[in-house]
Formats: sequence, structure tokens, C-alpha cells
Amino acid sequence: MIDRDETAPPHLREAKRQARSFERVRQAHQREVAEDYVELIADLIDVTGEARAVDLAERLGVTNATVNNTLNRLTRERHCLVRDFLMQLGDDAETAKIDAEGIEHHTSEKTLAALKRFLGR
Amino acid sequence: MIDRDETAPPHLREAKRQARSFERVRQAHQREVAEDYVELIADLIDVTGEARAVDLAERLGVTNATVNNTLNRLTRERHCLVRDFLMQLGDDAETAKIDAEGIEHHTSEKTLAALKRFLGR
DNA sequence: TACAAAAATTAGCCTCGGCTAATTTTTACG
DNA sequence: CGTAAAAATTAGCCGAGGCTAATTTTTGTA
Repeated sequence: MIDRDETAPPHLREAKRQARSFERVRQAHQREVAEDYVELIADLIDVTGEARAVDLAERLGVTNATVNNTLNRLTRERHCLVRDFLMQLGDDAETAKIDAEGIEHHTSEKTLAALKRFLGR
Repeated sequence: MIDRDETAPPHLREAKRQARSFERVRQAHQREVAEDYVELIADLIDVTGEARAVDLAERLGVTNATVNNTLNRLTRERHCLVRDFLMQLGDDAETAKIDAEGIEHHTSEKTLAALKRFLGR
């Protein structure tokens, strides 16, 4: 079983190529949100020494509640990333869960990106 | 009451500027979907003489059903645009509704864009 | 220290844009 | 002309990312 079927007719290959392109755009839009938050938070901390949700909301042009929901979602994603990595290393589910709690807040963006690559996400 | 308060402190003005920028990005993402459809449909008609939903789906990398839903939404938007324009011209709701039915399928993208500008959308 | 204002969180709702599965309509052809 | 295959539609689900309103927690200050 090969991934990129060189024997398929050209118009089908073209359609698949196009589909992958649109898919990448959709995924990029997803990532943008996280990146906007990271950037804004860094900027606020740089300037004011802290990053209040209320200030993020003002700068993003959304409500307080929306910022809260989004941050929850993003930190949930971060948590799962660390936990799944630990399980890949052989931790049992319970241990992975507990350790992830302790680790995740000390994990830089770079390390998180590395974990993502490692897990193939 | 003025729109852009020149007397507001600089950091608030900056926050508003940033909020508008994020808002524009969100709106741009919305428009992209419609543009992708218009472009793909034109391309398919150009090449094959027709634009089947099933082909759009393949090229967009989504399912048949998704294409159907999205097209429904977009044509609903088009319908409302024409109808609201007629009402702006003084048509009563009933007349506007009926006439929009007849008109909307003969309206080019350019005209629709003009209507949008006229209605301030 | 008490309390008012500010910030954060929670609850409940919406739309968009995805999906699968089932059904109906259209098309092509023997 | 009938029918099987293809295409389209419908029903019902999900998650992301918005909202408002209400509540709880935190913070600054008299």
C-alpha cells in the first residue's frame, strides 16, 4: 500500500493535491488562534508585566467569556499533549495523568512543538 | 458622538486598533470560503463545462453533504442580500421576497458585491 | 478589616463548517 | 423503457469560537 498513487489518472491526482491544500489552509486557521494568544500574552507581559484576560479580550475584540473559553480549550490541548507523550514513553494512564499535571506548566512552546512532532500531530 | 475618539488615552486607542485588525482577519476567513467556492466552480465549468457538487467536494477535500450545506448557506445569503436591497428601495416585504426569487439567479458576483457595499455589509 | 469595584468564571445559547448514514432524485445505458 | 449507478439531498451529530447574563473570586483601598 503506497500513499501517493503515481498510477492514478492526472485529474484525480490534481484533485487530491488541491484537497490537501485546502486542508492545510483549514488547519492553519486553527493554529492562528493559538498563535495570536501566545503572541498577545507575551506582548502584554513584556509591556505591563502581566496578561489579564480582560486585556486580551479588549485587544482581540472579543468578550471576557470568549477568552476564558478559548484559554480553557488551549490548556486542555496542552495537557493532553503532555499526557499522551508520557504514555508513549510507557507511563500507564494514571501516572501519565498525574505527572502531566505537574509538568505542563513548565513546558515552553518549543518543547510543546517538539512533542507535537514526536506524536505526529 | 464621534466614532474614533481622539481624546482617548493612547493605550486604549491601540487596543481598539488591534481589535479591529483581529476582526478583519476573522471576517476575511469567512469570505475565503465563499471565494473558494466561486473560484472552484468557475474553474470546473471552464475545464469540464459543469460544476458537480461531488467534484467540488473532492477538490475541497470535504464530503458531498458539506458542500451541499455550504452552498445552501451561501445561496441563502445571496437571497437575503437581494431581498434587503429591494426593501431598501422601498419594496414591501412580500414584494421584495417574491422579486428576489426571480432576480437572484441572474445576479453576477460583481453586482452582488455592489449590493453589499450599498447595504454597508 | 470590610467592602466595593474589577476580574474571572460559569451557564446557556448561537452559527459555521465539518462528519456519517440514509434517502431521494437524476442520469446513463442495455 | 426500466433499472442500476451516480449524484444530490436530508437528518442528525460534533467541535470551534463567538455571544449575554449571572455569579464568584480577587484586589485595592477607606
